Amino acid sequence: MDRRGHTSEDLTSLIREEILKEELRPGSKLTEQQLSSRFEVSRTPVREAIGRLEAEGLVETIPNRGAFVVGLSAVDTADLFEIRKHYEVITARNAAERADKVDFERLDESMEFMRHYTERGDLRRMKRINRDFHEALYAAAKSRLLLVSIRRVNIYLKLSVHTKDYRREHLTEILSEHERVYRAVKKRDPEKAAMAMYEHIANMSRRALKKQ
Amino acid sequence: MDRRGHTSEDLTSLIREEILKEELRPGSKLTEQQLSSRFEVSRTPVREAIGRLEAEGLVETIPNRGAFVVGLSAVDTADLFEIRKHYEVITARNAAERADKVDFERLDESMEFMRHYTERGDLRRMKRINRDFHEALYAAAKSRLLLVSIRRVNIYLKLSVHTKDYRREHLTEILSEHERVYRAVKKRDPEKAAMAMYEHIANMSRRALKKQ
DNA sequence: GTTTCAGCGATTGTATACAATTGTATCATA
DNA sequence: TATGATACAATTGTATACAATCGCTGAAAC
Repeated sequence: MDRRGHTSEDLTSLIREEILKEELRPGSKLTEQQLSSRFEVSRTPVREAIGRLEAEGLVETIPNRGAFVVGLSAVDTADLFEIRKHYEVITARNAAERADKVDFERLDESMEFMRHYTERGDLRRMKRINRDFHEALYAAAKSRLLLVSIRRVNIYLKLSVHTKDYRREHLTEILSEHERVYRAVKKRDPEKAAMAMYEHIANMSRRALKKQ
Repeated sequence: MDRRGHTSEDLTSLIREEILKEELRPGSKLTEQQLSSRFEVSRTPVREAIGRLEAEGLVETIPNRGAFVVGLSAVDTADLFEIRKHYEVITARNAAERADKVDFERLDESMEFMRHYTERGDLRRMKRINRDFHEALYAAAKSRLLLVSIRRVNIYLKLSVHTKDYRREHLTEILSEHERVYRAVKKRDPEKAAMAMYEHIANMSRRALKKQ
């Protein structure tokens, strides 16, 4: 294999993915030696990977006992949705205040693609563009710490809930909600942007929960 | 010295504190060997500490180059206040929904002390009781993930900004705000609790900024 | 039969040794 | 003198060795 100094980083991604896919079940123990022999590396990068995952909140370590895959209760998941909602709202508000030329270009582009894919009913690409749009907002908000937190929450949600939040019949609805956020940011109206985002996220939750 | 297995954890706190107090300036490089000799430990726990701080967003590492202090900008601090406000609001809402008998007893006790110290004008003890009250709310909210985040934010704020947020002339005001939150939680009125907390935090900011 | 505690195995935590990478300084050459 | 290549020093990344800790087992005492 061709590992050039990135072992630790790669390992983090690998283990994270296994946790997200529930191949490593919540509650199960992460033994350093097991992982190191499985991935054919020493314990050192394994420890670093586990450390990162712990900071991300995907695993929990008990001193001198080991690391355990963290499981989320229903309450935890509900909290996460709530937390993310507020993160997104703050982000939208800050984006409206702080977006610069580059951010606007990125947002413009995202919206262009989104309109296009909505028209074509391309669900898969819409999902990706949706992420791009929100990422563009995060960037525009220029809140470094918020970014770290929101990324973590998104990881948690990806881990805990398997939503079919995108349905074809909702595409135009979603588009128009995004448009509203977009226009508010563009007009540099922080409160309007915050409000629009609040409603968008609330609607997303409603749509996700509609029929499971 | 008496270091029993907690070296890495302690190191993280020590370095974090130095960064937040700007004893380690933003942009400066964190050399592993320097830190390890300064704290008289090996490079291993130093690396783990740096890894954690990187995950927190306080340092940034460039592969094969090293770790650099990022620190908190003015914008970061403003964001932290905003983030904390929302954390406290969510906490209050959840506390109103989820508090059990033990939580109520703890809240009752906090409020009792608070009334007492307000009457006596004991600033120092009020500050401590204030923390207790909020901690009791965190516990009542039963949001594990929120707790982790809010603790971190509080540490950041405590170490990075030096506010004189408590003045004697504000004590009764603060007390009555707390009473409102308390009563809403006690009545299990989540929205009222959230609202009361929102105003309380907003007022705290206003008071803190009043005359610096 | 139950309880307690000592010893052992397994695992984590830390230190050190080694490999790989990067940046710099030196020297040769155009 | 400027430029580029190469050797070297410094530093990070990884592996391994050693120490400390925890939980379990099993035997002895009651």
